[in-house]
Amino acid sequence: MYVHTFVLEMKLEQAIQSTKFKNEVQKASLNVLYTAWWLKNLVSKELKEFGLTHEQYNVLRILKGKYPAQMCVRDIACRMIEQNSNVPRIIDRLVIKKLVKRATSLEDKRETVITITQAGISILESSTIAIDTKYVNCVSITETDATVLNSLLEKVREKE
Amino acid sequence: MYVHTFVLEMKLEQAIQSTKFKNEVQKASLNVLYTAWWLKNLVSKELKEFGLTHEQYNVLRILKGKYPAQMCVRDIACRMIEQNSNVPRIIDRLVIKKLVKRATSLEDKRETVITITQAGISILESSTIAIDTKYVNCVSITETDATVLNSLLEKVREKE
DNA sequence: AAAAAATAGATGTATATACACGTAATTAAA
DNA sequence: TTTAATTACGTGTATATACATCTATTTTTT
Repeated sequence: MYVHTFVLEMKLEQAIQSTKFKNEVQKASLNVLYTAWWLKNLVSKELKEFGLTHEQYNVLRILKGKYPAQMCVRDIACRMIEQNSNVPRIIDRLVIKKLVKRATSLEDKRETVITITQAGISILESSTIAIDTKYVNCVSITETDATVLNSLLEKVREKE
Repeated sequence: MYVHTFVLEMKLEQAIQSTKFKNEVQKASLNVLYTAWWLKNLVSKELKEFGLTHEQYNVLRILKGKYPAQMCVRDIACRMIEQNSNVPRIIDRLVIKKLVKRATSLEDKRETVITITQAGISILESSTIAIDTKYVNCVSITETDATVLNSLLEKVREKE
């Protein structure tokens, strides 16, 4: 048991070649950052096959969640994981690839309304299958452990 | 107890305005990405006072770890949390601010050796104090919980 | 020793982040 | 109702990421 824990705990230390952590909280913080990078990388490599970036995929996923309704830029932005994402620019690229359509809102001409196209839906579906498969193969954590992980991550941000 | 858990679990859902997760693993994945963004943001806001970015701070921290020894670019790169960081370019900015010095290695002329300056050490120390204070005030997780969090994050990446 | 392979790192490009600012449209206030 | 404030979002800039390519050097092979 001790050996097992030791092996697991070496992983972050191997990854970033560091053994000196002030405490478990500091280590956890680096661990969250590293795991996020690891996950993003895993997904991005799959998405590359589809010519998509992680952020473009997120925008498509958000649009699909409301489909067939349109969404304005602000609504998409506040659902992004990285809350400072520059959504207009991500949409620029999706428009070029004809995965979404952009139009001025009729009710409020300040708003730009975005619609996912059939091509967008189709690429989203096939890339999602690829990502899900990759997750099953590479992300090794049980549902039970994931539930605990979720509540611990919420604890980290508790004073938000 | 149920209510408490419910309140905590709402947090990610509030943050990214999403309630539909396939399972706890998918939710945990988004939670890791969001928490990483949250942590990075917390630190970056403190570093801004010192004119540093998160990545520039990381390079300084890595250099300080070996000080007074020099480090080559490759050694710094493999210790970065985001393993695709373009270290030469981060160093460019630190050189301009005179926080590090760059020189060609005498033993191997392909290598560039980097040294942290006194100004670099000094800014690193004061910014570290600011970050530590911010952590104490904003990151609310116990050492015990952090230990569990660390082992769960290692589990996520187990098949690495 | 000469040629080939490998390595270190600088540099170019596309995309993204973080944030400031500008402009047009809408809402609120005077 | 005219002005002021707000809002939505496009755009500019600096920095970073992700990755490919180039050059100079060193190592390995033959």
